[in-house]
Amino acid sequence: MVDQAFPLWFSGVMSDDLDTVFAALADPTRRAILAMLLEDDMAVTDVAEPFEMSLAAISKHLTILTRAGLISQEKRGRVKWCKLEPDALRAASVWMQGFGQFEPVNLDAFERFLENQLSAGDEA
Amino acid sequence: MVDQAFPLWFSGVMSDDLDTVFAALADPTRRAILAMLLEDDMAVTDVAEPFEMSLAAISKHLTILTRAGLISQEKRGRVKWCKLEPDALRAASVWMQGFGQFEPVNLDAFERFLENQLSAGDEA
DNA sequence: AGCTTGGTCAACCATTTGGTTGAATATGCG
DNA sequence: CGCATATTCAACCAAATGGTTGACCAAGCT
Repeated sequence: MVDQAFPLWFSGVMSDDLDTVFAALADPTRRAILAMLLEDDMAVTDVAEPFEMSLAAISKHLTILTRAGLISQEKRGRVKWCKLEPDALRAASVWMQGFGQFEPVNLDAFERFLENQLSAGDEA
Repeated sequence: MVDQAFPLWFSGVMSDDLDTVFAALADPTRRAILAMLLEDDMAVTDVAEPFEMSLAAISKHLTILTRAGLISQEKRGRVKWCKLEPDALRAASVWMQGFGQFEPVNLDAFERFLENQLSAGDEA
């Protein structure tokens, strides 16, 4: 799939893995699910509860997150537990570090970013 | 758009900005373009040259990257120059840091990641 | 002015995405 | 066994995505 005619860095940039990870992250529902799982592992039904959306829709989102490697699902009894799996996220994050020679992660910048998001939301 | 009934962190997670940034990153052509721009600013035609795809298609990809804030475009004379704009990327990267309590970015990990991508490509 | 080059616009097309509903498949409980 | 709970499957739908082509506009060259 990756042709030798391309320069080396293409192998990293073109990878399907990044496709699925970034595509998974591009949906706000899925990001919200990840954030929920950050606090604790959850059953599918509990994940679905805060959303105004069918259980089936959430189930689909969860398989997308699973295929991206962002979460794992383990069936125990009749409930399927969802668990955050930060490795894929870390891989994508690390890929991003290749750009812009980012200075080591700055938590202040994160807070400023969140504030911007917040005020941007107020304007609308 | 973001409802006050949601907990605070939703404002960050649900933001449209992240939607467009991650969606932009989910396409391998666009990631390749970013990687090219990492080396130098380029005119639209030159960006398009290595791809087996119409100029119009590349032009669309560039507007998507621009709307995501990942690049900027400035028209000088009759050529439009594309320039990497790492702030949006940084914002997304910083968002990711919220997950998994990532250890400070590890360049060795990046190299290992690239090697994995490489060998994965060979297998296929 | 007239040609060429750089880039976008508009219309179109196939495929994917994100959602729905209703039926189906476990698994546990009394 | 018979019922309720947890989750997925299948079919369907509207809208978005990623590409094409051909016409179009803008800027420089002779």
